[in-house]
Amino acid sequence: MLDHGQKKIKDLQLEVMSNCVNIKKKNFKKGEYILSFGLRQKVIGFILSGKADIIRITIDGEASIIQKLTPGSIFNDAFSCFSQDSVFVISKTDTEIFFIDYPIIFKNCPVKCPYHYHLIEHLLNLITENNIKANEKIEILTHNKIRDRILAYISITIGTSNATSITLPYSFTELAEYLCVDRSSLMRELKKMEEEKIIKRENKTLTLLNA
Amino acid sequence: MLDHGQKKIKDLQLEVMSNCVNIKKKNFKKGEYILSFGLRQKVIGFILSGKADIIRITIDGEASIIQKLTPGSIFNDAFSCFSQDSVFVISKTDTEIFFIDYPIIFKNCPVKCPYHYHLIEHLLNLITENNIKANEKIEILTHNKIRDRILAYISITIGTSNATSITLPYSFTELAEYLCVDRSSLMRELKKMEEEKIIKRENKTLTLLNA
DNA sequence: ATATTTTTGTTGCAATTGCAACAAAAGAAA
DNA sequence: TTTCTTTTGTTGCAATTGCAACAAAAATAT
Repeated sequence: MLDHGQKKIKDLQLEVMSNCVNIKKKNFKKGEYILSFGLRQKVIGFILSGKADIIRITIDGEASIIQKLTPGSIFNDAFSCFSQDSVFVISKTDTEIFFIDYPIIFKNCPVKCPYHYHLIEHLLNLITENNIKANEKIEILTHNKIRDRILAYISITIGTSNATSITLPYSFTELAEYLCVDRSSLMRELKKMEEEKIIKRENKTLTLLNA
Repeated sequence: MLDHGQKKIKDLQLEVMSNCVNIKKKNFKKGEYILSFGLRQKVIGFILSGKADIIRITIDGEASIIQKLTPGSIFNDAFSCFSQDSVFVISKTDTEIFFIDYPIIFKNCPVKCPYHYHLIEHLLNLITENNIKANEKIEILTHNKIRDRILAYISITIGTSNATSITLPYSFTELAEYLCVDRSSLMRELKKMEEEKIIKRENKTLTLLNA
């Protein structure tokens, strides 16, 4: 996996670039409303520190987390497709965010700063990473049986490594949400799969048997 | 929707740029194998003319189309997440494709050609477009009921316009594939929805009633 | 015009899942 | 420790869906 953590952000010298790219830094307090989508604003948000969630609120008032944002994450209107629902960004902790004017990035850099191309490369990497995550989720959701979704989830998490087990970074409740299935049905299926000796379960570790 | 058709491709003057970016043009005949994913090759493919499909072949030998590529489309390893399956690009017609070396794009342009930034901007637009499409699909697949998937599909297709009906660009068989549901179940649900006066169906046109 | 392929339409039945409801266990807060 | 909250575990039942199998209609090819 690519790493775009806090260190690289400093490398970008975003602040230094503010004379060639339109960058604004804003601070938000916990629970504050950051942005709403759907207007196709030509702005990219860039989390410098803190945590935020992209959440969707359906017409019947239910909220679901689309993506969790941590330092290094970016967000933009690529999520605005959630047509009839509303998509917002809400800070979960105190948060520092850069807003970068999208179209200006590609203008020839007037001061020929060495960071300009780095910024672009970095943005492209982040977007590509988002893309990969989106395709992973699609891969999981194209399966309509819970068992298949679990297996897809495991093998995606394992990835190219030759491990045979994964450890959930969150609760089964949250796994159910990610897989878009009912939690109790997920537990039932996990139990079945263990009985059929397809997987082994210890705490939050799932091991693929006879793989 | 953004438009990145044949005209813009010429604007890019990709051929002119081959002295600053590593571009190779290749021709493929109908049915030919173009590329396989999973190697995280740092290459972007760019369809100049013709049609191709990104297809996935599951371990049990079934093939499914991930994305249809037309002139202006790009493809890269963002699809390589399909971990245990194989992903290929196959030409459906005679096809001209540019392969652009990914990392080199971001190096400072040695000849300061005016097209370099245009290329980057264009690529970013295309990737963003892919991203939007992916999120649309996720939005549909997060619903587990066929009815909800149909309604999500309709409202996404309608988008921001204030139309109340859509016309399918393909068969119901293909719609079922896109929605990841059984075709006969889709037909059954459409019939139900018509009986309950939620939609109206005429040929391939679906109209949302009392919306 | 005729033959062939693809799409549409329909249905019974079995399998899978979501839902509701509850209790136990684990973790966090007071 | 004690209390409160979240997570895990379980089950019956109803609803939804996939599957299989078939016939009619439409589209395409010969």
